[in-house]
Amino acid sequence: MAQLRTPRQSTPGRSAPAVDEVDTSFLETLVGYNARRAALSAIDVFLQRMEPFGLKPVDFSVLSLVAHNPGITSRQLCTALGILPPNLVGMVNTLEKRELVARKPHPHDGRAMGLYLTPSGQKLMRDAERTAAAAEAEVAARLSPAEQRTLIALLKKVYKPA
Amino acid sequence: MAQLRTPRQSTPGRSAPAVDEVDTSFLETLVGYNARRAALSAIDVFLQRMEPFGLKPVDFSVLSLVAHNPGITSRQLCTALGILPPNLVGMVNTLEKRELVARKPHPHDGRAMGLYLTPSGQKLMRDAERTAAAAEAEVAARLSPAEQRTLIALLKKVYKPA
DNA sequence: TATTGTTATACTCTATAACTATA
DNA sequence: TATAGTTATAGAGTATAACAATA
Repeated sequence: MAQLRTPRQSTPGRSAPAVDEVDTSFLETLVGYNARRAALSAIDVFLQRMEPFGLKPVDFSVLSLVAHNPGITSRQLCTALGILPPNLVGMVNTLEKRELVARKPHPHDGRAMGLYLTPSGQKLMRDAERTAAAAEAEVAARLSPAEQRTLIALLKKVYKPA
Repeated sequence: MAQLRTPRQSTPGRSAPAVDEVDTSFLETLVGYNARRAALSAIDVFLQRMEPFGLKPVDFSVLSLVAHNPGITSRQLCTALGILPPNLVGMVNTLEKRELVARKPHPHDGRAMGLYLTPSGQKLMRDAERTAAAAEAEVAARLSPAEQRTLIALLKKVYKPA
C-alpha cells in the first residue's frame, strides 16, 4: 500500500537507484484513475461469470436494456450505453443470429426497428441477470450493503450530468 | 432518472409498442457498469485538459510514476498500471524521443533499464500534475470533499485485493 | 432538411508468441 | 530455468464518412 513520500535516494551521488516499492499515491488521488481500476476489476469478474452464456459485458448490457425496454430502438440503445450506431449493428446481428433478439417494425416510425427478446432470449437473460447479481455480490464482497449503495450513488453523481 | 418499473404496454395486444424513456435501472445496480461510466466521464475531461501537453491518460500515468519513482523499470510500470510489456515499449520510445524521459542502466540488474524524467520532463509534469488536480476538481465538482474521499476509498476497496 | 439504420473503413487499444541478453 | 525488454502481429474496441429509406 503506497503512502505519500518523497523518493528515497538509495545511493546518493552514485549511480541509478533501484525502486523497490512503487509509489502510486498521486495517481490514486484521481477519481478517473481509481474508477477505471475498479471498473476493470469488476468487469473482469463479470467477464468470467458471463462466459458460460457467451455474453460479453456489452452484449449483456444490450440484452438487459432490450429485456426491460421491449421495442427499444438501436438509436436508443446507443444513447443509453454510449455506443456508436455503426458499432452496434454487428452486435445486434450476432444476437439475432443466435435467436436471442428479434427486430420488428416500429409502430410510429418507418425508419426504425423495435428490438425484442425471443423466448430463448428471455430465458437466457433470466439466468444471466441472476448470475450478474451474484457476480456483483462477489465484487462488492468487501463492501457493506450501505457502502455499496454509497459507492453507486457517488459514481452516478460523477457521470450523470446535472 | 430511470426508476424501477415493469415495461408499460402502450398498445396491449396490438402491434409493437414504442419506448419513450429508457429504463436502465438494472444496469445501474452494477458497480462495474457505474464505475465504467464514471471512469469514461472523468477520463473525457482529463483527455481535454491534457491535450495541450500532448499527453494521453496512459502517458500521464507513466510520466507521473516515473516522476515519483525515479529509476522505475518498465516491468514495474507494467505491473503498477496493468499494461502489458509489449504495449509499453512504444509509449516509452515516444516519450524518450520527446526528451521527457531517459533510460539509464539499472544498478543491480543488467537486463533492466531505470527510467528518469529529463529536466524538461520534470517541468512538464509539474504543470501537468497541477492541471490534473484542477481537472479532478472539475470532475468532482458536484461531490463534497468528504464525498470525494469516500468515493476514492470505496473504489480502492473494490480493486485492491485484500 | 434531419434522422434511423447501415456499410465501409481507419484508428486505437489490448493480447499472444517468440526472440535476446542477462540472472 | 526464469526474467526484462523487445519485436511482430493479431484481435477487440472505438471512430468518422457516406449512403438509402423515411420523417
